Amino acid sequence: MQAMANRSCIIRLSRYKNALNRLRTLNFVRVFSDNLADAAGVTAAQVRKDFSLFGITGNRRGGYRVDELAEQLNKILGKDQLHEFIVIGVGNIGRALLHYPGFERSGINIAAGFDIDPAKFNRDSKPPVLPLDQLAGVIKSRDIKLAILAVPDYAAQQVLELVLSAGIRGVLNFAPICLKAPAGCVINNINLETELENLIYFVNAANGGN
Amino acid sequence: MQAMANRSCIIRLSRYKNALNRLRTLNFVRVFSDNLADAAGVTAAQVRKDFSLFGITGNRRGGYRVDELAEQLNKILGKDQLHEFIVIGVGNIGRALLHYPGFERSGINIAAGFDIDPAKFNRDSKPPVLPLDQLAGVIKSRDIKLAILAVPDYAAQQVLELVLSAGIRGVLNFAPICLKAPAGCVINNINLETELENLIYFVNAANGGN
DNA sequence: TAGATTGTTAATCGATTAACAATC
DNA sequence: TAGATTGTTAATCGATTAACAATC
Repeated sequence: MQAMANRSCIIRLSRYKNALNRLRTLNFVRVFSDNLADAAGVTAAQVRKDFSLFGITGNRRGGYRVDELAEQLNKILGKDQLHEFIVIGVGNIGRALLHYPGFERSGINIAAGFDIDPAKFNRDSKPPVLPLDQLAGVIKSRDIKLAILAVPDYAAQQVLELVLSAGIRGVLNFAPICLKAPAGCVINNINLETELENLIYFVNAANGGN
Repeated sequence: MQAMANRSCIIRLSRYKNALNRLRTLNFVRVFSDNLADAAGVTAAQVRKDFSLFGITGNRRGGYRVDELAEQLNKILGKDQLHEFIVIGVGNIGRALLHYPGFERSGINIAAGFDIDPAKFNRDSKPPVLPLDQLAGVIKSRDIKLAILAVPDYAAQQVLELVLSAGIRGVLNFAPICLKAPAGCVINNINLETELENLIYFVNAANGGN
C-alpha cells in the first residue's frame, strides 16, 4: 500500500500519536498539521508529507479529526493489537524492562525473562524468569516474534543466533555491541554508552568546544 | 576547528572507537578504512569522510595506526576525561542506570541518584540516593553538567527546569515525553515505547505488511 | 462566498557515495 | 618503481521544506 517509510518517519508517527492521545484526554475534536508539528518539533509540511505517505487524509479547512487520526496512527504502529516480548538477560537493564510499568498501558506484554544464572530463576514472579534452555520452547509455543536483548556484550551474538533460530523476527538490543540483522529480521540497537558519549560531545561542542 | 558534525556522525565515531578497542586487544597495529567500515556497517568512503571532518589523517598505503586513531577518537568523544552524571528518578530504569556496570569502565561516573520518595533515600549506597531538594546543591558543589532523567512523564518538564537552572547542560531523557532543549542545552531522548513501536512496525513491514 | 488549510509537486538542502589524483 | 590506499572533490541520492492549486 504505502511507499517505504524510514526510521525517522516512524518515530515521528509515534510522536504524533502521543500528542493526539494528550489532545484526546483534553477532549479536542480537531487538530491541524500546524498543532501536531509544534507538538512533535517538526514543520507542518513534514506532518502532511508523513500522512500522505500513508494515505491519511484530513479535511481541507477543518484539519484532522483527533479520534480518526489516532485510530489510523495506532493501526500503522500496531497499537490495535497486543504484542508479546521476551527479555533475555535479567541484569540491571533486563530487570528494569521486565517490570517497566509503561509497557502495560501501551499494548506491550513481557511474556517472560530468561537468564543463565539459576539465582535469577523465578517461575512464579509476574513475568517469570526462566532458564535459557526453555527459551526456544516458550518462543515457539506462544508464537513470540519480538525480543529484548540485555545480555553482556560477549554473549550477545550467540544469544541472537539462538533467538532467531527459535523464530524471533525483531530484536531491541541493549548489549553494547552493534549486532547486524540477517535478512528477514529487524534489529534496533540502543547503546547507553554511545548515547552518553553523544551527549558529552554535543555539550562540549555547544560550550567549551567552540 | 572542525565543521559541524551531526548526531549520526558522532554515533559512527563511537562505533569506530569501539571497533578499535577490540582491535587493540587483538594487538592490531594498523587498520584500513575498509576494515572499520565493515565493523561499523558503513562504507569505507564514509569512514574517510568522517575522519576528514575532524582532520584525522592516516597513511596513504598504510592505513591508520590503531593506537593513534583510538587516541584521537577518544579525545573527540571526551573519553580522555572522567564525566560525572546524576540520575534523577530512582524507579525501574533509574535504579538500573545507577548500578550499570558498563559505565565505570568507560569514564562515566554516576555521582548520585535523586528521588522524591523517602523510601528510596540511601545516603550510604554506592551512588547515594538523595532527596530532590539536595539536587541543586550537589550539582553546584561538584560542578556537574550532565544528567539522566528517569522520572514519570508528568514530572519530566518540571524536573528538567529544575536541573537546568542548577547548571546542567546536557540531559539524557528516558521519560516518555519529548522534552525540548532550550538554547545552550542539549537533550537526547530515549523513549522505550517508541523504540518498541518502531521495531513492531518494521517487523510487520518485513513480514505480514508486504 | 471568502478564508483557511490540506495534499502534492517542485525546489532546496544535506548527507552519502563514487571516483580519482595524490602519495606512501 | 608498482601497487594500494588515502583525502577530497564532484555526483548522486534521499529527505525536508516551500509553495500553491485544490477545496472544504
